[in-house]
Amino acid sequence: MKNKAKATSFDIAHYAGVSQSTVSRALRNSPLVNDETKRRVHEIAEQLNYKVDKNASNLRTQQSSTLALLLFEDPTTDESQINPFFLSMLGSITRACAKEGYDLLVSFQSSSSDWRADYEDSHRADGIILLGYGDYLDYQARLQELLDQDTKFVCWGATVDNHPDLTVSCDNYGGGQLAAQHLFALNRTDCAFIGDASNHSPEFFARYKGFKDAFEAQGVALNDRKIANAISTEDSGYHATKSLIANNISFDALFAASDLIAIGAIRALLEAGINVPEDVHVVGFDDIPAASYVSPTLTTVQQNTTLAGQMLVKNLLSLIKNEPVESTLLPPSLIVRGSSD
Amino acid sequence: MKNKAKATSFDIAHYAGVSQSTVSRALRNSPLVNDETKRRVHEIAEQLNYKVDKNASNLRTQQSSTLALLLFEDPTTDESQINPFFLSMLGSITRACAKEGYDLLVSFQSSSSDWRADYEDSHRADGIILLGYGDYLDYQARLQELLDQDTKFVCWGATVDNHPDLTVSCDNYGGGQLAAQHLFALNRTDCAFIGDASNHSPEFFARYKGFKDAFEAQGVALNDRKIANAISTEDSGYHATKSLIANNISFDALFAASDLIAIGAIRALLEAGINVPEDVHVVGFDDIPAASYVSPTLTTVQQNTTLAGQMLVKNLLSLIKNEPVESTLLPPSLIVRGSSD
DNA sequence: ATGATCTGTGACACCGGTGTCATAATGTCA
DNA sequence: TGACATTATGACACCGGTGTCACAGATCAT
Repeated sequence: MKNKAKATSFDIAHYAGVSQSTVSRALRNSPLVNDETKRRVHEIAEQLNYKVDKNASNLRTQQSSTLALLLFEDPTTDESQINPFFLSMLGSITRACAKEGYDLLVSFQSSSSDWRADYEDSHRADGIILLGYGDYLDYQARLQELLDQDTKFVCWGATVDNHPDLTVSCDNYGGGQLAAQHLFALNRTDCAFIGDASNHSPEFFARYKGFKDAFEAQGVALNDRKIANAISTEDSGYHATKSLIANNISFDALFAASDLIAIGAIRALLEAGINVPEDVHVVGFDDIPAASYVSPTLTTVQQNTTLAGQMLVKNLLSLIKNEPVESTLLPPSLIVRGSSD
Repeated sequence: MKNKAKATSFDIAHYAGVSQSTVSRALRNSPLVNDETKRRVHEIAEQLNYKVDKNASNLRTQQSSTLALLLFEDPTTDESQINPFFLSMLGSITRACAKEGYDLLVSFQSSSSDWRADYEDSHRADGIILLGYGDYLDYQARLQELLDQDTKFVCWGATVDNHPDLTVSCDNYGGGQLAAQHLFALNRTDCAFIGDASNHSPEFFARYKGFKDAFEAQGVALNDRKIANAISTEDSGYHATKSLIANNISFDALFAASDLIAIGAIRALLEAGINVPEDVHVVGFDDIPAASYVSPTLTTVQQNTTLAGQMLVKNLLSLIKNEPVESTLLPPSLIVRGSSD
């Protein structure tokens, strides 16, 4: 096997004394080929360390056994700091792809300028998974463009207008309710919310809405003044909370739209001499690994990333095969830890 | 643009009234083509939303503008918990690839059974980046196999026997020294080490060695009994530290081979009523995001993941182009935080 | 005017597989 | 034994680009 040049199916054909067509069929276990011939071909392929040339194969079959993952980040986010939640998703998506026999192309769309969704057009991937919080410059417009071009794609979280079936997401509204019910049961009803209560970021808004509605269902109204905006970074959560404190806004519980925000919030609270959980209960969202490392450990609404990754891949593959796809809403679960105990 | 079928270069040729050859050349800005012709071809390509078919192009040119990233994980690691340090590396590698105009295929090699390095053989990728701590079943043997097959690859951390030029790594030894010098300066000389002081995991061993040697250079000998083995997880660090405590082994400083281990160690210490940093100073390694979230915040030896990713990609590309490649050792830096302050 | 060089283009083979069709060899049944 | 189905295989076009070669027409030097 010292040969520099990679072996082709013609080489195998030569050694096996059959035609190249037969080799191709044999390697794909076509029932048309005699078992003995198959065995011989496989054996020689093994010896030559032969691997099917994916480019040739893909070119002919017009499909690539590859999915592309586009990860959007908040433009303000630091280069090296990627939201751990999405990294966790990336892990589960990778695994789900592998399980289905697909490869995964990963691409970070750090700024709207280098948005690149031509993986399908160029036949590099059979479909695209879009991952990211919130909305981006021309987000909906771009998704619409993908729809127009008949590109196969699924989104995490964000719903495409009139095409909810292209979305897999966590039940953010229900998650907000879980957080509220938990705090209500502990008699913490004077709540602050850090995140984004406008409809700017659909996920964050849904979390807030569920939270608010669940409290109202118990006859408790949330005070709008106790809301501070933040994007999903520790730093942003820290500053948002600090500004609440600076404005002398009091509360005995705090619901953060993400764990990173919650962690930043806790830092701000502790710095201000406010104890967690004694003075303020804190609940986050996501359950990133760090949630169980920080102290106090963080109570949070967990998203099942493993399942999410599987569903994204599964739905995308269905879409590619033109099978009917159903909208998927994953149930979150509350993980109670030190910050509310 | 309602056409279902994707446009090909023949379509453009037809509309532009030139041959397909000329289209191909024009689109790649060949100097052989008249400027006016180029303009017309580009314009039509734009209108038809034409994208070069990568499979055809790759097949012909025998290269893929794609790199593959194989991420190894400790087999014991939980599915969803990927070492944040490697995720950070993944981020920087992705960016470095994008900058060089390469795509990135990501694959997790969770168990040795599905080791898959045929991305180059099958022409899916031009080269491979191997990422992971420690050694794996048949690790060296497998790398040797890649070498034999003349596969282009670079490794993070682990050195391939007789081929250090294929490695990019952090100066783990120097990092260990930094940690030791820091603790020595604070007069903390009764140190424990949590990690792996055997040569099982080369990186961890180098960190330990540098740490030990730096202390010995100051005339301080480390006590071998104050070493506990751990793999790079929070849990493992927690248990290793707990066992030291259970054996009544005392120390006034602790150096952990990774941040996850350090975070687990701090948890064990605090649980045992040992204060950090008052009773025990703790220093980690990596500087994962969580290092600045935990409390006390973690002093650690930082690895520059951005640079690391760039170097891995750069060296691999050089290798692919058969250019000479130099071994790369990246300087770590000490980040002093609350756990040793 | 004549050969030499340059410019822009088209024809065509080729990359390494896959799918279709034709066909030889063998078996089946009336 | 002839008509027909079945099995196993080869020949060949094809996927959509890229690279090589040939060549027409314009430009230039002698």
